[in-house]
Amino acid sequence: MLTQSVEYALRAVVFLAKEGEPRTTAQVAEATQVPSAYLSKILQGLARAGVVRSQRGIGGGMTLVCGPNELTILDVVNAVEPLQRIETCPLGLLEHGVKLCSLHRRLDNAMKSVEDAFRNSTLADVLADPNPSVPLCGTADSAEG
Amino acid sequence: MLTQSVEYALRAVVFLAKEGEPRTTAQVAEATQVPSAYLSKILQGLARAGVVRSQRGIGGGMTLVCGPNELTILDVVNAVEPLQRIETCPLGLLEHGVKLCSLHRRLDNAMKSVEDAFRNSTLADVLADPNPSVPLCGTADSAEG
DNA sequence: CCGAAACTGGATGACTGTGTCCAGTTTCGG
DNA sequence: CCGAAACTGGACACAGTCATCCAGTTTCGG
Repeated sequence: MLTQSVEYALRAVVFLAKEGEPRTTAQVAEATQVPSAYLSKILQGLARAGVVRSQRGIGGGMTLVCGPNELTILDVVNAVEPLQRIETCPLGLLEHGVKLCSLHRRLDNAMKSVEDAFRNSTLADVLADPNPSVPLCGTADSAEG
Repeated sequence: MLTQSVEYALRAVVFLAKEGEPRTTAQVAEATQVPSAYLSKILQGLARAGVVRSQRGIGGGMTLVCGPNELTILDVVNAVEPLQRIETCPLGLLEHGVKLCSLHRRLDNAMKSVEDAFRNSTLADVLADPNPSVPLCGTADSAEG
C-alpha cells in the first residue's frame, strides 16, 4: 500500500535518528539494506524537502535537520510521496464536492486514520518503543537468504 | 494511496449493487465515468475473483454474485489489489520475523486500521448511508470540466 | 441458421516506480 | 594545489499500472 521508496526513506531516517551524527549514503545503505544508488535519490528528495541536510566532501554525509522528537512518520511519508486524502469527488460531481458521498467518505476516513497514526508517531517514539526488536538491528547472520 | 483500478472497481460494484440487475460494461462505464475498455478488464478481474458474474450475449451483462449486505469494500479491494499487511520484517531480519520492530509494527497498525474500516463497510451500508450525496449520482450537468 | 449484442483475450503504447551507472561538483586534509 | 571522499544530476533499463483497440467467442431472438 505504501511504496517501496517510503519504506526505504523511513528506514533511513530511523537510522539517522539513532546515530545522531552525519552518516554517508553508503553507511545508511548498508545499515538499512537499501540499494545505495537508489537510496541516494531518496535522500536527495528528503534533503530537498528539508527533512535531512547533506554535506559534501570528506567527513560529510547526511544528518537529520530536526531532532527525533520533532519529526514524525507523517513528515517523512509526505516528503517522499504525499499521503493524499480525498478532498473532492473523484467523479467530478459538483454536488459531491463539498460533502463526499458515502463511498468516498469511507475511503477518506481510512486515509485519515492512517494519517493520524503517522502524525502521532515521532522518530523518538519509534526509537523509545519498549519492544524486544530494535528497529533495523539484527545479528550479523540474521539477514541471510 | 489506493490505485485507480480499486477506485474504478468500487464505483462499478456500488453501481451494480444499486441496480440489482445485469448491466452491460458500457452502462457501468457511463454511470461511473470510467473508460469502458479499461473497465472491462477490471470487471473481468472481479469475475475471476468471484465478486461478479458475467453473462454474454443479448440481455447479458454483469451482476453481483452476492447480495450487497454480504459484500464488503474489503472484498472488492482484495479482489483487485490485495491490501497487504506487514507480516514479516521487510529487511529479512530473523529476530524481527515473529514480532515486528516498532517501526514496522506502527506501519502495520495503520494498514490494519484501513483493513478494519473496509471490512466493516458492506455495499449495503454504503447505499443506506444517511448522506445527502448519493454515491455516483449527479445531475446531468454536474460533471462538466 | 443468422445477426446483433455482449463479454474475452491479446497486442500495443504511454507513464511512473524502481534501480543502476557514471561523469561532474563540492569539500576537506595535507 | 592536489587528491580522495562524498553528494548531485542525467541517462538508461525494466517492470507494472493505466488505457486503447480489435479480432474472436458466446448467447439470445427471430
